[in-house]
Amino acid sequence: MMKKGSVTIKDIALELGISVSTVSRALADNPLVKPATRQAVKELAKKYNYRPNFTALSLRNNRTRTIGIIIPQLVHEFFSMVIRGIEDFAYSNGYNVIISSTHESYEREVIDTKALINGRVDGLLACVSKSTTNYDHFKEFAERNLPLVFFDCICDEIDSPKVVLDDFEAGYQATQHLVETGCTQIAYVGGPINLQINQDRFGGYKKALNEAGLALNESWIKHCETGDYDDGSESVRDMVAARSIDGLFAGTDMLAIGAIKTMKKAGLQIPKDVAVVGFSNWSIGTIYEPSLTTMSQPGYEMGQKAAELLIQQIDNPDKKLTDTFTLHSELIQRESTQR
Amino acid sequence: MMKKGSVTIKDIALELGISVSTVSRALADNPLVKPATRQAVKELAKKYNYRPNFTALSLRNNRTRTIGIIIPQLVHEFFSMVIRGIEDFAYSNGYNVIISSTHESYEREVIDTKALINGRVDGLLACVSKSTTNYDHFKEFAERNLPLVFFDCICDEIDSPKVVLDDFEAGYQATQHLVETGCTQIAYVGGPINLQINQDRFGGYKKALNEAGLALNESWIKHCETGDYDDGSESVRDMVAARSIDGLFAGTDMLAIGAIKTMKKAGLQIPKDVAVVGFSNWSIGTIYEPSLTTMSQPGYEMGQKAAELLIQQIDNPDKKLTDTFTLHSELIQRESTQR
DNA sequence: TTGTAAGCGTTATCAC
DNA sequence: GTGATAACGCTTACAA
Repeated sequence: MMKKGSVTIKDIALELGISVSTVSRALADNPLVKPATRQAVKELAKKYNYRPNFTALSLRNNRTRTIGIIIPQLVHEFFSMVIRGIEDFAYSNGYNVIISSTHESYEREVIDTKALINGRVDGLLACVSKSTTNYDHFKEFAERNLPLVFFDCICDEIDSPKVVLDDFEAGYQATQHLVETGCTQIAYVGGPINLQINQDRFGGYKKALNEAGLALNESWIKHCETGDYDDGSESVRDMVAARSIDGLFAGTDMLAIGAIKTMKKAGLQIPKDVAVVGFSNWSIGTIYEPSLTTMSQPGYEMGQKAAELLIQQIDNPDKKLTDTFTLHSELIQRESTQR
Repeated sequence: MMKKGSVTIKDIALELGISVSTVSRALADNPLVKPATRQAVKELAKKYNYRPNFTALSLRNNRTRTIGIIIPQLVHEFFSMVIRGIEDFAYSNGYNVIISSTHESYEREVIDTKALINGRVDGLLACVSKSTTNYDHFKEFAERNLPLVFFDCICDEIDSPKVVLDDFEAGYQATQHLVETGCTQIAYVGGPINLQINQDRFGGYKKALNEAGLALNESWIKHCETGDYDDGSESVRDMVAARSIDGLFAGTDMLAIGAIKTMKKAGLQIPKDVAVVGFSNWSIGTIYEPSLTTMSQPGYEMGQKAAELLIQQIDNPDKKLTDTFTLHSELIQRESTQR
């Protein structure tokens, strides 16, 4: 009885001896349809577990009610919160979500973006990867008048809404906290400096040092390639050997923990000898010993806001948005700066 | 010139004064098309950055070349490796991937599964959530002859291929390692016991104790709700207070680390007083002090295999597969059992 | 109250 | 070589 694939309105129409349009109308609760007909249709639809074909609907309506997410990593507490924020907002507005993880690869980002350019999604939320320097794929997206919103790692060359964290302010706060803790020789270890977010965190660091009248020492500044644990433990080797620093602002929690490990191994005590502030508030920071002072990153809010801006644009294509929304970070004090 | 949305073959046909069929053929490199025509079409297509409409193609071909993934969590090193394995296999076979993260919620799993039942994907890879006990949504999927493959947390009630880890063997190995280390009072702390994987790990534990002639002590056995850090630190409180155990097999690395934290706080030394084996080989296990002995989980291979089985079924719907593929875990020795 | 037909973008099957 | 035309599943004027 039931076809191999799934049931269509045609099947229902056929079985009931009526036309597909009537079936369609009945299912849409169109009041024109005779109650008896409607009921018959609905019963059969239920019996066969009818579900409207997604692809046909998309083609018909010229919209997929799906938004795409281009994101560099999945196993990442911040990004994961962003995704949850996006999903929650999207679902409650009737949108689905396709996630493409680029694994920080430019090539993958290009492939994934182009795969979404052909009517698969109604709009795109993107966080550019560490290795991206050419933005043509995003430009092509935007040129088709497909709504596009950047979050966190943005692309300045494109005129679309952006949601960012005030990384400058956060870097400033983190460093100032070290100053207040009594540090005078404060090092900086951060992620790839080609990324705006890292330039900003570093900028905040410099401003705080400057304001405190502390000198900037080039040998205490490391821009790492990845922001990972290994980079962190490597980055501070020289400073540790020289016993030269008493404070460290790390651009990620993993850098911070890598650095702490190296320092502990060298016999330094944290926070007594060196106070450390990380960035992102990863859960490992509460587990590690000492627990890690860090800057919060409101990922959920960022995701929600980005989704909101995107869906606004999808629903209202003429009113072009180009604003940048800025979220703020907060200091979370734990043992690594508790003197 | 260019339409607001994106360019279609109709636009190209119109501009060139030829028919859509010719354009379609030219783009498909059909040898019947006159070279000059083909070139003209291709040039215009390139100029306008033509991309075939995904939705139209899907409807036409009755296939989306997309596979869905239902997975309980994203921020999870094992699942993340599974996803990478799936993605790599899928991409290299011309498939795209839609990921739905259920956040271990049954409701979300039902919604997400049903959202993929309507022709959106050609098949589904699923790992059932901790809270799922009713499998009707998956059954509905299977009843439509949509290919379905389970991985890791499987559903036995459905007759479809499955890819699993030999959790029993792994639990056995982990416990046996503790025995070999010299432990005689070995506790078990694991995740939700309604999940088959946890029953198996626990089963392996019991077998190893049994073989070693060690007694099973009920007060040393804890089935936690989540498998998280907090559960871990809570679970061992009594045993620690009683100073009763000298070995611990934890069903997840986070449980292990939570437990270690509690024990360290109570003045116990790891591994001297209590040796600990975790499960899953999360990266935190290399960073934590002491570094954690654990069981590997070949997530990438699992993802690849699951994707392979699924795509095999999609490409060959008649040959129904129902086998279960079993992967194996390996012991990774680190400090937490080094005596 | 219901049916017919057009159309969303594409390709395959016929004609010519 | 190329052009109509039908079809994928659905909705919606328009007709009846």
